[in-house]
Amino acid sequence: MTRIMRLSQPERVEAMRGRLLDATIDSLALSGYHGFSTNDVVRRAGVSRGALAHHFPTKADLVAAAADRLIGQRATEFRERFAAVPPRRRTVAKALDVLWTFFDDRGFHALLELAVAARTDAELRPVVAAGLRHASDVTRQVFAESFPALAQQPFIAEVLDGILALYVGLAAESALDDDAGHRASAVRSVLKGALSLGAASAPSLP
Amino acid sequence: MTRIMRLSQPERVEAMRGRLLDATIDSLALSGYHGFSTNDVVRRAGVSRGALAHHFPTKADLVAAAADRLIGQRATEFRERFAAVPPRRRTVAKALDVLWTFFDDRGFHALLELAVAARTDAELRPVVAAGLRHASDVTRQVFAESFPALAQQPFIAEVLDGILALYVGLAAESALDDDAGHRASAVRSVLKGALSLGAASAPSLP
DNA sequence: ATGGATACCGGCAGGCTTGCCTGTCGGTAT
DNA sequence: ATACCGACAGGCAAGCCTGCCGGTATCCAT
Repeated sequence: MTRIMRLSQPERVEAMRGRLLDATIDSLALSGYHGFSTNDVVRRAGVSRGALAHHFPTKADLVAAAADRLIGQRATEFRERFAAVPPRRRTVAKALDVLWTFFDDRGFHALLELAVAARTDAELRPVVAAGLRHASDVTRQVFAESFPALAQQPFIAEVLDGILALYVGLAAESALDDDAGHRASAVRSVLKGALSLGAASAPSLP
Repeated sequence: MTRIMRLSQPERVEAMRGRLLDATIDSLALSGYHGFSTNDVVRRAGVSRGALAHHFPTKADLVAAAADRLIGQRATEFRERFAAVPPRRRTVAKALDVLWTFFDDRGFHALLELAVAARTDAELRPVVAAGLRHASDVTRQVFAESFPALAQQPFIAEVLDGILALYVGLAAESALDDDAGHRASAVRSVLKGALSLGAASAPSLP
């Protein structure tokens, strides 16, 4: 009875959960948390309401799972993209550019919606808070591997957290207006110059 | 028929609009844009649905007006709080502390909700975008008045925009988690130290 | 003082959302 | 081979939200 059904049951389950979660992320990025509905998710995923209810009984379960998936995906993709940079070209400026690519895509927009919604959603808050901590940790680790000489500088953790927060703010602005996007570009450009200078002179400081 | 009614009609209108708009801002800050409803607004303001419909026919009108009011209020309050600092104490560190008070209150939370919602709401986007530009302009002006010597430094506009964006990111994080709040405090502390040093040495640079 | 406009009230209808419930199909274990 | 179990489909009901409408009170102008 297996014509084209070469997928085992656990494979089908994982595929279904993936479609549902991806549809959730797309819907979040496109429509925002407001304007987000489970109906839109099932429409986008091309499945029935029953399928969604089976895997994610409540809406909170769905968004929490989507946040988890998103955080996990981005952490691994973060390491991969940094590892893909040839060691020759691993400068601070290049690192900032690679980092910025994570604040300019659909995934970040979905995560921003979830983060803002989490402030007033007790069920979502711990998930996003853990994701934030994860982002901070992963960034520190990757930086330490890419720039071992600079990683011993004082306050490096605070500087990295600050860059992440700055990029969050700039990306949120850029999503609104082209003009805001231009200003954000100018800020990143100046930051790049300042940090490159700082990194070059820092090792000579006690 | 007028026991305590000493208010003229335009005054009553303004009072009603103010109650409605303040209730909107409170509701936004407390419940988020998701979970925000006109019913909650009229309940909170203690008026009827008809009154709301009379002054703000549609929900979009209401939130746009609330955003405008919020932006205007904060701009004047920003100037006031800076003017209230005795000239003796107008240091960069103090300025950063005063600035931060604007990212730690109910008004910012409401504005953040509106800003994120504006990304996917064509009617709200231009209002918030204009507010952002306004914030950038006002900050630059106040800074130029408070620190005329530093205002001639190169890239000062970009640095100020960057500080605003950084604070947006830090405030968004802090709203989620105490731990995130602690990290944000550490970042602000390091920034304060770095900028104080930079400001002290900057005038000697060409 | 009177007419007209304006502010305000409270209920109604339509649409959408979420969660649940039953029914059916296919896979899996014994 | 059979009996069970999980995956999935689709419809239903309750609740809420938004926008609109007729009705009433209050204020300003003539």
